Amino acid sequence: MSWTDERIATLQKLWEGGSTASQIAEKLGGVSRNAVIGKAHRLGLKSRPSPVKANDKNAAPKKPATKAAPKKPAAAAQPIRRATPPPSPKRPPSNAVELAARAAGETIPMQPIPNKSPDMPRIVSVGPGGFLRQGPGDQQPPIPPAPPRRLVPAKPGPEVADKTGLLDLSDKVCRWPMGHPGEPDFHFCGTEVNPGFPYCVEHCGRAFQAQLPRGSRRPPPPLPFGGPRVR
DNA sequence: CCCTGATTCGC
DNA sequence: GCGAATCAGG
Repeated sequence: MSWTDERIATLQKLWEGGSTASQIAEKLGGVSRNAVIGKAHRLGLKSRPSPVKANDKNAAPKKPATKAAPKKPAAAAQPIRRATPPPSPKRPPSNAVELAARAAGETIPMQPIPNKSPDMPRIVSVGPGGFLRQGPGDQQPPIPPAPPRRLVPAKPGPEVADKTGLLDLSDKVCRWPMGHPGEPDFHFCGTEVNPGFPYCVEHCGRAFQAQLPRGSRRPPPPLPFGGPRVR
């Protein structure tokens, strides 16, 4: 069997999908497990959680002198014909951290998406509740990879113990956010609601504006992205 | 023993 | 480029 484009594509998909080399070889048929691994290496898509390479914390092997010297009967007396000395970090960067986290079932708390270019000032306005409004140039943020993770409800910290949290919201309390989502003391107003509105009287004043009669309306504000936050 | 991926090296 | 042989860890 030869490596047609189709078979290579299948190999890549299965390999990156987490299938073992044996499974891939069986699915492809006509090739051995070693063939799959060898091809995967040649394609450059190696580096997956390997039982061999798993630990790196041990820098003191028991037998440092005679270590990785694969004995080949025909090449026993042959000198090593290595073009480059041993220190060859040809292993590409791996997603070992993420894989390890996934394998351990670790729960990683959600974090607000950081600004990817902090050195370059960007025009950003902040809406009520603290979310960042997007500018025209921000329409295509790199989609954060969402690895499958087990999500566990976060424990509210003591600083929000007596405040109105997300689960405390109802039709009767003001849903006006206080602080920024993701901050430890983020909560909601919680005051008795202005009947018919989702906010209390005070925050209704911030959320809604009276409709002015025609002709006396103000010209629309020229602020491009919503303007500064008003609190 | 089984499994895994990594690596080497003759072909 | 291919893959069997081999290594090394789980």
